[in-house]
Amino acid sequence: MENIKAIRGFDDIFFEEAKKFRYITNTFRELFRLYNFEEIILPIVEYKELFDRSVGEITDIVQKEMFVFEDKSKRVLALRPEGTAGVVRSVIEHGMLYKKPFLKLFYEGPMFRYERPQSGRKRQFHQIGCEVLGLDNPITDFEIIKLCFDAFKKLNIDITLEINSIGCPVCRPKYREALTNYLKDIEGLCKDCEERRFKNPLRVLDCKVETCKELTKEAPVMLDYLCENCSNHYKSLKTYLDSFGVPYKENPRLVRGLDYYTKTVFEFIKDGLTLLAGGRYDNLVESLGGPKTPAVGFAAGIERIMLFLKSEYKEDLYAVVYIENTVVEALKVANILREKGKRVELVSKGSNLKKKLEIADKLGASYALIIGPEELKKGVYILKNMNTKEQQEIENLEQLFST
RNA sequence: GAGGAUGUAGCUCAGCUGGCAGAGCGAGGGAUUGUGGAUCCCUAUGUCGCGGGUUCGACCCCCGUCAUCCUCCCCA
Repeated sequence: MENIKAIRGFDDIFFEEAKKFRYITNTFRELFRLYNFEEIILPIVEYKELFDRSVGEITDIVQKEMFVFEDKSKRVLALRPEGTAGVVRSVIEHGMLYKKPFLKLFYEGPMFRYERPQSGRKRQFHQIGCEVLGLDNPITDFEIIKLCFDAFKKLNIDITLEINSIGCPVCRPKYREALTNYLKDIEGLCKDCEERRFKNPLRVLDCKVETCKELTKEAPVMLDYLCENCSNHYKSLKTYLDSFGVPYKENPRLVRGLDYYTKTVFEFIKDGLTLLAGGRYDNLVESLGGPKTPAVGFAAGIERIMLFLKSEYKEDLYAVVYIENTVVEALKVANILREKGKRVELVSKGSNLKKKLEIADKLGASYALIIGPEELKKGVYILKNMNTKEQQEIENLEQLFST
C-alpha cells in the first residue's frame, strides 16, 4: 500500500514557513485596517463563466490554467484563479454599491492555477489583496500603491515599483492599431511574438527575448496615445508619488495580463519576480452587470513574498521543569506565566532533570524554571538562563516581569 | 503545454564497465537517580520514487510512469 502524498503543486506550509506566511498577512491586515478597508470572505469555487467574463477569454489563465469541473448537477465550476472577479460578483449580487458611497474591501486566501510548478509558483498559492470600488480619482490609485509601499517597508524588503498607464477604451484602440501597424512589418520576432503580434500585441512589448526587445525598441509608446483624461490621471498619480517620496520606475512596456485593466497598472518587482501587482479597472463592474463603477485593486503573492522574507522571529520560551512530585506546582507556575502573556512549555517528557533540560534546550527555550522538592520546601524557583547557563533562585514569579 | 536536470536512511549526499546498501548530520539510548548545548561509547536507520523489461544477477542498462528543481509560455 503506497502512502498518500500531497498533490502536485499543492504544498504544505508549516513551522517557520507558516510563521512567515502569517507575518506577511498580518502586516497587510494591519495596513488595511489603517487605510479603512473591510474584509470580505468569499467562496473558492465560482461558476467558470465568471472568470471567462472578467479575466478575459483569451488569457492563458482562462484558456489553460483553470481548475474546471462539473458538479453533480452539471454546473460548470472553477476554482478561483484570482480574487477580483469574486469580489466584483459579490458586490453586484448584494447591491453593496447602492448602500455605501464607495467600497474598500480586502481579501485573503488560496487561488488556483493549473501551471507547471516552480519556485514562487504553485498550483495552490495564496494572495492577499484589495479592491476599491466607486472612486475614480487618482488619489485612490496613489493610496493603494502607498499601502503596498508601506507593507514592503514594514517587511523590510527592498523592491522596485514599476508603473504605467494602459489607457482606456477611448485611447487604447488607437494605440493598439498603431502598434499592430508597426509590428506588421517587423521581421525576426520570436515564435511566441509572431502569435502575439495580432492576438495580443501589447504583450510583444514585454517579451524577454533579446532580439524582440531590440526589434521593438522604436515601437510606439502608449503614453503618447493617452487621451486627455487618462493622461491627466497618470500625471496626477505621479505627482502624488513624488510628493510622498515613493520611488518608482516608469515602464512604458508594463502590460498586465488580465483583460480588465484600464489606466493605471503597477507591479512591485524583486529580482525579476513580481511579488505584487495591480491596477485600475473602470469597466469591469459594468461588464459583469453592475452599475458603471470605477475601481482599483491589487493582489500580493504571499509565497512569493516569503521567498524574500529573511527576518527571524524570536520570542522567549519558558520551559517549566519539575522533578518528582512537584507537578502540581509546575502546572500552577505555567498557568501564571501564561496569564502574564509568556510563552510556556511544561516539560512533561523526560524521566530525570538531565533529560528534561535536554528537551528544554531542543525546544529552544530561553529560560528554564526548575521546580523540585528542595525548592518547594524553601519556597523558591530556580530560574536558569539557557544561553548563559547562569541560574538564580527567585522567590516570586513577579521578578520575571519586572526586568 | 515545450525544453533540461534530478529522485538512495528523517535531512545532505557517496555508491567503481552490472556482483552482500554506505558516510556525515539528526534521532534514540548509556557508566551520572538534581543541571542541557561543540566531547566519548552503543543502537536503529532503507519497498535504492513506482511499474515493467534485459541479465545467472540491476541502485547501476532500457522503456514507461509519478514527483521535485530549473528555463520558457503565462502570471501574484
